[in-house]
Amino acid sequence: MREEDSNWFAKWEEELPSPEELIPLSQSLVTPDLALAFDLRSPNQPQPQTTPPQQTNSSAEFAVDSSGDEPARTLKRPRLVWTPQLHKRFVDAVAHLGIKNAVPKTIMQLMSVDGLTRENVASHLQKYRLYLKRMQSGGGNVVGESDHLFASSPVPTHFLHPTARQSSDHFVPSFVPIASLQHHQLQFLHRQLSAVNFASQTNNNGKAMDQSLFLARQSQHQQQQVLTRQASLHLHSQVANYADALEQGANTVLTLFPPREN
DNA sequence: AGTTAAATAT
DNA sequence: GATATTTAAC
Repeated sequence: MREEDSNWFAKWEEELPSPEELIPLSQSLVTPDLALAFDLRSPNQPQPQTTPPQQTNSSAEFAVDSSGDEPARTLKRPRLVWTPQLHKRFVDAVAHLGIKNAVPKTIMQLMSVDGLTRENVASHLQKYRLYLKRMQSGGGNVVGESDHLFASSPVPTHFLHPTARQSSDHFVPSFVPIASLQHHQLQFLHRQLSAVNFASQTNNNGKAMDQSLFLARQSQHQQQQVLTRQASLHLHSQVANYADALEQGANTVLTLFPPREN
């Protein structure tokens, strides 16, 4: 491989962890109550030290499904609370998709937050758009007290520029040599990998780490290949489910590219 | 599925 | 009463 290729990757790999920063980015929306109720984690496993997105659910109700399948669907989900952390993730996702082609489903996938629904994102997106609108007109200092959440994470400049190019910078087009991705794009992938590392540490402390590192190395060998948009989503998706796979003892290997559909 | 508007909950 | 989030309607 060429020098510059190994360069960006080296940087990428070095900048990795920083657990403090990762903690708030990962983890699920499954409330402690629910996790406990459905035995989603080891009984003696203490509560995760992370700050899970808060949810208001004083009266945890359960729609008892006798068939016992997918509680997630029959359960009355607690009212979602958009914490600054969650919102930041949201903004990041939108930024990387490009404001114009950022739609609920895609945003949701990119955020890869367990328990987060498309409706949740759609709703938030609607509100966020209103905020942006109100922001382009109102100079920028007429912020209502209700905008605290939105103000918590800076609005990427290009969000306010419907006229200028935006897709080129933040939209990962089809067939982009992975080695030619922009810094922020690599950074994003990097974060995803970091999230995996973190998840591995908290869940299956140990052999999990090896696999996530494997992904990193593997991608190094695949620099020459191209990263399709679909592949990108696939990667995010895999990363999202990685921790779960580990818990189920699956000897899963993450792949950078989705399996061929024949 | 995405948007918008009405309904609820906090 | 206002606002944040959900639900219904298109």
